[in-house]
Amino acid sequence: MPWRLRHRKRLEAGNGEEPIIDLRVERFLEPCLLLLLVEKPAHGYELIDRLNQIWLVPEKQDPGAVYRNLRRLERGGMVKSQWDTSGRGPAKRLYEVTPEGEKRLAAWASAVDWGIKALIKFLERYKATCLEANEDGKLGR
Amino acid sequence: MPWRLRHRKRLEAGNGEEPIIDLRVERFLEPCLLLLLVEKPAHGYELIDRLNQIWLVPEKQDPGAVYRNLRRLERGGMVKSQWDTSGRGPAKRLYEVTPEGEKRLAAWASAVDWGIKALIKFLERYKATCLEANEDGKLGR
DNA sequence: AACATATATGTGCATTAAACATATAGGTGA
DNA sequence: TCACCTATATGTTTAATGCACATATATGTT
Repeated sequence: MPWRLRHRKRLEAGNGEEPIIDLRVERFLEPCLLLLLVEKPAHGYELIDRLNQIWLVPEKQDPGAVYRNLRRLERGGMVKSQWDTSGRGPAKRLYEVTPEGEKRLAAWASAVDWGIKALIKFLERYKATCLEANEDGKLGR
Repeated sequence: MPWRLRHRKRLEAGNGEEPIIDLRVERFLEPCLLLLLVEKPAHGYELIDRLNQIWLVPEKQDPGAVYRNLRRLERGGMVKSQWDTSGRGPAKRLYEVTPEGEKRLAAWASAVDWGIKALIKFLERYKATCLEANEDGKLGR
């Protein structure tokens, strides 16, 4: 499936194969983490698992990116954390969203709303130009 | 309007103001140029103007990005150009899309199609969690 | 006691895209 | 000739990211 919300790989192909086109929304990991944390406070490792619920196509998550984002969000006051030594295994940072973070997620949501409209506009314009003759706009996978 | 399909500015705010959140689709300039060129062959300077038809919010375009993208697309065989010395003013490179380029645009279109679905999924999930009580999901601008 | 494994949190490095500034050059009109 | 518009580029810097690697603790196994 030629689709991801992030991931940089192979935009400028090179191998024999077709270059894969992925629509990458930059920084999209941030709102995803905020949304997951609003739904339920959690620690990084758990979020890495739950992220696959949000991407359409589950794939291996990058722990580095997740932790980096969580720390940055905390620096910005969007989430706060406390060490959780209960349970088994090493201590974990339990994150929860602050009121600031909820506002930021709301801002993301409205940005996504706009984005959907713009992408639809692009797509309609594409269909109008390139799929006129065809039997009403089917796009490959 | 807190919205753009590209542009990096001020993600990590800093001033007194709210950090602006823009949903940035990476490389989106590429499919926009392809679409505009499919609609009508043109040269760079003209495309810079016509780009504002595609973004929801017109704004100053970056000539550097446009020309670089056109050259890259040409290197990749997606468009081809010829010098046009007719008309007045300095010579211009007139670009048109190749069959390869049309395929690439089609691939972009289906990526955009997927992207819309994924963004909608995100938004629905957000609404479900954060706008339950409210009078049915209004999002600020 | 040694070792493997699962959980959990990070750092460092190379690549890439984008924003912004600057350069080059011909054409037009005062 | 000088200013200005058109037109096409290049250079510089920063931010985001993918990937590989480093660290630490608890648990289970031999």
